[in-house]
Amino acid sequence: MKMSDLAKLAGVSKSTVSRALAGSERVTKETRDRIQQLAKEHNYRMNMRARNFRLQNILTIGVLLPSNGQAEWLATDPFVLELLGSVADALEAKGGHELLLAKHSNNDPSWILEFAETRSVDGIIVIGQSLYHEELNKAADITNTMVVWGAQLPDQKYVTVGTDNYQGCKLATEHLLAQGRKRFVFLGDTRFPETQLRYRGFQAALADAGLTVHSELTAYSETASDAALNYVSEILDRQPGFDALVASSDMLAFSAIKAIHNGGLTVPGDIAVVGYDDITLSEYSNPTLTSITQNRRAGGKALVDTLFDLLDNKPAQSLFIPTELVTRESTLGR
Amino acid sequence: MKMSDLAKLAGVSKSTVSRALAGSERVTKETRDRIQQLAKEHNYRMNMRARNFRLQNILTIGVLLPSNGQAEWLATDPFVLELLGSVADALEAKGGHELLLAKHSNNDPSWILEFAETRSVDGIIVIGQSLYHEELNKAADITNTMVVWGAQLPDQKYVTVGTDNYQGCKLATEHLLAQGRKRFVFLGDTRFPETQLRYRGFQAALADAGLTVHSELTAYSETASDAALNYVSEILDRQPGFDALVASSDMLAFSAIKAIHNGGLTVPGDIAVVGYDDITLSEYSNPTLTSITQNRRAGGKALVDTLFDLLDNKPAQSLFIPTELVTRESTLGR
DNA sequence: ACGTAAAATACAACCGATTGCACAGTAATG
DNA sequence: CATTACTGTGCAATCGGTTGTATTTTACGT
Repeated sequence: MKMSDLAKLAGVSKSTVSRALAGSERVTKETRDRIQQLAKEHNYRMNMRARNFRLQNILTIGVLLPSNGQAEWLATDPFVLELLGSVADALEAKGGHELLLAKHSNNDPSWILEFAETRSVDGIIVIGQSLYHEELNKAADITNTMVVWGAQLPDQKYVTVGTDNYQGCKLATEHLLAQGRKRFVFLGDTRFPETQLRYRGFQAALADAGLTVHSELTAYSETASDAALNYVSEILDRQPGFDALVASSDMLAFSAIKAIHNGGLTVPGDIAVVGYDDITLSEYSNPTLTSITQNRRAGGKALVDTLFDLLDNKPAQSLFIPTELVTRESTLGR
Repeated sequence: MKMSDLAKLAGVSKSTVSRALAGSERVTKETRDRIQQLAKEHNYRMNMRARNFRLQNILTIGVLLPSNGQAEWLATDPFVLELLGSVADALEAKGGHELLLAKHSNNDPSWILEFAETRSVDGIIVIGQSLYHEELNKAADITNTMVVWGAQLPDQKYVTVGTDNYQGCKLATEHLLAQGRKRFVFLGDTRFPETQLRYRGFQAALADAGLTVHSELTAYSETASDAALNYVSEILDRQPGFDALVASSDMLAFSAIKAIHNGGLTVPGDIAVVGYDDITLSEYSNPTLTSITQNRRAGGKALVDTLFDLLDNKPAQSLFIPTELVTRESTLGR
């Protein structure tokens, strides 16, 4: 059932039908009502793809989920997924745009460029800068309507939204210092820009307090994994005596806590732990996890708002989402 | 830069360009190569929307994330989100189709119908049956290319993929029985079809053992929440003495464990706990959580495979993804 | 050199809507 | 009653591709 069929039924031309359905004043109220009525009766639904094609509007936002530097990944990072949910919410609230979700399971970053080149979307939101700074810069040359969740880097050509990783982790570390902790370990993969900044904030807090890094661990992933668990177990054996662990994500923090328990130590009795992200579960885990909140609702909204500014040709700058330290059991007194 | 521009540049008609780019034999190899070369030089990218419009192909799958019966929800259920990631993976592996993600923050189920009516997608995957059985049946009248993750219901007109909730929860309960537990509590909202079946499996296992339900708790949500926590605290006060808790999801199980700890009891010493879903975190939480695996990778693949069967007009039946009991600390001996 | 078959390319309709402009019908005006 | 102004519809072009058919070009045999 297309517009011309409806026109035949109504005994008018399809231009009249088009105008009638659009509620144009150029067609008599009677004809208009009659046609609208007829459309309802025959359950006519306009072909929106034809309409959008004619009107040259896309009305679609591409959301990209880069892999976390892992080959053949399955999206499991709760923070990323919750942020995705929040972006979907914000987009829905904005209205009128659909969300095209794209992810890639292999580790070849060129798909970001390819996506930017070949897909017809009004704009792109990349959830997670990951290791793809270079590719993102190239993509920014092709499209200027792209917003990335991640860290602000000196030479970036794209717009980012994210928390102030440096200050956030500094805050988390200072919280542990205020508890009287002295021997610090950092857990995270500093190849990731966000983690790199968190590490710097960690170092800065220690430097301010006249302390140095006791040890650092690199888990080649930012999510929970046996690798992370093993790293922590190893450092417990090799270099015991640390009393504070700063993890670059909650999932890593959970892995660390498990390793610590496996080693027969307690959290926070022997070792206090802070995470980053404040995923939903951190409030319900045991021990509950002190963490730096990355407000997902605000984050999703900011990503979408910033993208829409770009779509409207308004100037848009990279920005920080406010962070907050949420204190829970894992860092309370011994 | 459109095809007719390229045709002008090449000094041929656009039909020739079209055929040349498609690699048709009807155009000389020389002309073909020349045009392809020219296209590359001028960085010509075909307008895929125009092409797909002409060819009448959609190449898009709609993925719906219904709210969990909660008003103004933010997608935070790790299992749902991980399943979404897995669907995205499976769809990408299949190739050729894009993923249109839709969710709705208010609790009005009619958007499912509206989506089915107005969006041009080849097929629909609904992640989570939730309370929308009626709406889904109506949607199934409109489109027969729809697959839903959830429970199999007697009068359903749509195809489902999911675990055998009855058997799964029966298995979990039997595991606790084998540990010698006697006084059982079930935690979950039995209005949800999946939870209802899990509850029945729970009851059946107890009946087989000659026991009855000690108490049941309804948290009006299937994810972690203060409500769930309070329910468990309440039952600990009002009706102490139970030694086993079966939760209809891992997130509820985590809430329960927190409440139990708050009440000064231990898991599994005083109360053993099993969950359902086996989300990633269950392996890294403390205590690690015994759970029924709902294999997300298999689930996403089955959803996509089943949908593609429907798209190919092959018969497709509702099916079960195999479950497995993963035993961890939370149910080991006292 | 010419006719003809085969090969290469061009023309034009089409997908399903929108919209500028032409045209017909009616009412108002002189 | 004829002319003008205005109102309501219809025609046809358009968005950017694809493809059946017509047309031109080439190659070849006589």
